[in-house]
Amino acid sequence: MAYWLMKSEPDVYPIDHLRSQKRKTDYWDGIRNYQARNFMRDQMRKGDLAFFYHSNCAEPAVVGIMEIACAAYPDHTAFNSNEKYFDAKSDPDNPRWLMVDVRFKKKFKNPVTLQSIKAQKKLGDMRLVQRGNRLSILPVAALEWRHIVKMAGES
DNA sequence: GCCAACGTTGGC
DNA sequence: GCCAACGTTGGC
Repeated sequence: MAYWLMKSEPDVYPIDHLRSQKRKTDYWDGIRNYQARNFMRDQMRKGDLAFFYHSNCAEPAVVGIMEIACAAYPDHTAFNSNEKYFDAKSDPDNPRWLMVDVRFKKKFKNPVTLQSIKAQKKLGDMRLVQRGNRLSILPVAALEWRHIVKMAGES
């Protein structure tokens, strides 16, 4: 089983929105970056766990945990010109973009801020705090996962 | 709002 | 295939 970090802007889709969904499950659309897509396509599996990360906001932070609810499948929002992430080049017969379903697991009482992550020397190797950290889906090492869960006080 | 660090596009 | 121009991300 693998661990991930997935970014979402709280102004667009906060963790509470995922929790409020039917069966606390929703599709994770709008990934329009090949590297992130390849992570989903090649490495992400049903049952993997992912941090829900609030990005591009006043206090960027890991705010909770979700579970990957199914393997990657075509992102249908790419086919709809009314959608924000419409991509005319994604052919329904040969979809360019993929998405997965995610299920809410837990919201941290104490979010683990980017600031506090940066302050942890042990987490200095995390992709989140290194260059090339703009990917909206990042792999997380098991040690890093446990460290952050502990920082959240969730053991 | 600024800007660094990318990724993508398209002319050549 | 190169690379300049442009667009996006996301912390600050």
